[in-house]
Amino acid sequence: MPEERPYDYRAVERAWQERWERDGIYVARDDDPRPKYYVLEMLPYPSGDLHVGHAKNYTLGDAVARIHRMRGYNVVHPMGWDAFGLPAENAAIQRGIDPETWTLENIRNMQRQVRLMGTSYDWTRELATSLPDYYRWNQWFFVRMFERGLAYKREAPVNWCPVDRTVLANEQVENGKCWRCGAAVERRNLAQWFLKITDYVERLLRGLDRLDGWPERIKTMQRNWIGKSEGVTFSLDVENVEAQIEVFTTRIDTVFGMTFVAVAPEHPVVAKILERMPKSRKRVEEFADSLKSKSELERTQLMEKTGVPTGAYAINPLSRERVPIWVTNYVLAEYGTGAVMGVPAHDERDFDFAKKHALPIAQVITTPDGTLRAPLEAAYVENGKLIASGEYIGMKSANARRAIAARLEAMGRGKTTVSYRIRDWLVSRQRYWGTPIPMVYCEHDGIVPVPDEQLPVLLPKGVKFTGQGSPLANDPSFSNTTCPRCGGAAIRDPDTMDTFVDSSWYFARYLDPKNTEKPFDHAKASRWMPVDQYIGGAEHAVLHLLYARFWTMFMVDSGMLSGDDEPFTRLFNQGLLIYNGEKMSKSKGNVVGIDETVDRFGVDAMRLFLLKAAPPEDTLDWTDEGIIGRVRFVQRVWRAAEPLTGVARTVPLDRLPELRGDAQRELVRALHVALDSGKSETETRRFHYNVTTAKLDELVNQLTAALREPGAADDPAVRYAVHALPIVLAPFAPHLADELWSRMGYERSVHLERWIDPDPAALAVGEITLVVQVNGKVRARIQTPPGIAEDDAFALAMREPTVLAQIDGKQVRKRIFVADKLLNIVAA
RNA sequence: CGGCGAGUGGUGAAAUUGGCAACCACGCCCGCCUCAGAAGCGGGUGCGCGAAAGCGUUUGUCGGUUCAAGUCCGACCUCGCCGACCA
Repeated sequence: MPEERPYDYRAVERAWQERWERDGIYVARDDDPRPKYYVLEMLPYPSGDLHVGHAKNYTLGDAVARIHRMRGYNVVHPMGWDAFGLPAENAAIQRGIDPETWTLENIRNMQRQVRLMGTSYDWTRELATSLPDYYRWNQWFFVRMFERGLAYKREAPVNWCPVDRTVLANEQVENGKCWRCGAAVERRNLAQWFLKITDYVERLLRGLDRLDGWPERIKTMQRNWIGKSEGVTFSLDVENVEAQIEVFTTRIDTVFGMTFVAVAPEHPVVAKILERMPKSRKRVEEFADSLKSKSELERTQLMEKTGVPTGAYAINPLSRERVPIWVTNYVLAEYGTGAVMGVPAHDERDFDFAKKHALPIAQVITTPDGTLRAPLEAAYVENGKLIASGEYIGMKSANARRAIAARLEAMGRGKTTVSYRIRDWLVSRQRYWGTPIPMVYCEHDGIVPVPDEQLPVLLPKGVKFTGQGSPLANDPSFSNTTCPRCGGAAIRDPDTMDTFVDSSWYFARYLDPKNTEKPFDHAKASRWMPVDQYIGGAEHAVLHLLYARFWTMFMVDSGMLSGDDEPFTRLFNQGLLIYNGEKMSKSKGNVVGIDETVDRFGVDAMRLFLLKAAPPEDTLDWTDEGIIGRVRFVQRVWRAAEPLTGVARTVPLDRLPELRGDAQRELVRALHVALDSGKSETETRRFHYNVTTAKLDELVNQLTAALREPGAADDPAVRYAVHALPIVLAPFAPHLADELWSRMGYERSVHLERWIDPDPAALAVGEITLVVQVNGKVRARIQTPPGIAEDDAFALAMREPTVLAQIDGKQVRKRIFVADKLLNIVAA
């Protein structure tokens, strides 16, 4: 028995991390002729400490990066920090810590922890978005967008979060609540900066059709968010009032069923009506005021549909009927035209509203068979056949839509239009810890961008955080400046940019992170872009992933970048990591830290567990028991392979070894099965390394069994398997792999070796198990060499007692033979 | 309310095109080794009947297609995620 030398993961793992860093083996070169592969995990916010939930994400990305490197790609795998944001500023308000200090300390700690996980990042490309080196280019981009009319300032009703004390983009309001703190969002009219993402809607939609490597779910969410709908906009005259109301509808075929018109309280026509209808003024204004005091959440989610009549009537241009105009709470001023035709019979909302206010319900669509007739129990919203619709009676909905649209157009009253739900991206934030908006306001010249040579506009240091008002607006040394155009007194924009600006182009900055002349060099970025594999959670489906697509289109349009205007060719959504039934997070207090986990079990064991426990897209339950199995695996590999490291190299890897018997064949086969699994899980982009690690278990089980045989150390198959073991382990247990490899006498890291291509000869099996079924049920298994003929198989099957017992007294009606798999005998 | 996804042993899970359900691991049981075992090695483990051979049965429920269904089709149930007054 050889002396027990347990594997000291603590010492080994640390030593290899230091050596990889010293040798720079993960540094990607721009001039490397091999095909490029850009793999990226969404950049983290430096919140303080990493936990094993982060490790799940980075371990997968790292395995993908490592296996691609070994399969002959020039891999770039960078890491950085999404360093601006509210938590830093809240720490400043609550604990008096400077946001920059807080952030940089967190980054330092997390850098250490990311290295501790043995990840193969190219640290020469590291960036932090809160550094002036980075955010000056946010400002530069902003000015470029301003020049092209894509950044503009306007007063508009915006979402205001009273807790975070800032405005929010529409994308950052979830169910009427702030995406970050959950507070009910309020409506305010404020002058704010917007980026004109709506100019790109059609491209953002069309681009999705090409993104075959994206989950369908994410694409659907983006399509729904963009919310394209095609319909008709037409105008109605208002009786006795010098005004028209424009309404947008996707169901112009139901226009004869209009029994009222509903408008938002903010709609301009309301004021005009009230001039002529003074009796309604009190009622309408009280109603509007009652809505104003409500948050957006209450107004849209919790309140039932209600409204008041304005006293005015609109004329249906087709039926010439007069219908009352109501001010309601359920029509949104910001969508469509802020007014809708009320068709209770064929729209659920209108139906509810009509029921509540006793408005007539006029059915104009029936089922294709014509059986559906009033009174309706509920709105009939399907397409169907028109009734009670003048000359259009009997038409199908789709045809009627075309005919009525054409008629309205001929009357000069309407046209087909396309409406989108997406709004321009509101980027101003009334907070300190972000990129200052590089604009100044001059009495003489108005809004003036800061010239490029004066960028960056630096965040002032030593600012006081009171939690009241914008820190930049309160700081005269920041606010007061001179106009770049006339030299007169001017004030700076007091706001900072949404931090989603930072993450909208960082993937391009990684490709030229030290550039001081421009955001990045055209050739360098174009060489590596787009990202081949992007990895991250699904929570950014309509935030970061939409903004980054928009930004990339802008970069391509402005000539900064060549090639695809989609930044991420493939997107992989990692599943959550759950602990004690909840998502692991600091705020929930259910965090399993990286430091303690690595210390207790070792990095390789942790990585192997995170990969093995479930497919990467699945939710993973963290348990301490599961990882014990991987600790055992690491030790088992060590005990099996380490004693043979001195002799393993005597059997080369560039061809199969001589195989003396079935046991040898099975061992070599297990190795090639594992190689094959790693290859195919990577090529199919399933990344189900949980399967590949199971094959590694089988390989090591085979090896352990082989080593029990006398003379195993001299067996070429055993030596070959041990020699190849570090290669197949490398992407998953990189430290263990390199330690074994170096003990075999190699100077160069195993991570610079080529993955061995699985050999069909090694994968072939000596004997197959032919399943014999009678009437679809397994009755026997026959061991036979592959390629057995049907008749021979049948003859063998008819010698099996268990088969004969089933056929006894019956006639064989049919035989189904699947070569090398199965013989099904149908008997009756 | 709508969209999408998922339901397989005690647990995490596996299963090219429909072709042996449950690889691998955790847990549990038995044995070996041991002063000792939260170490290591070996064996067993879906459920039911049986000493065994074997027989029956099993992928949320019900039905269908097929020689053959976890996989395809239809209806339903449950859970999860996401979106929800968008005209």
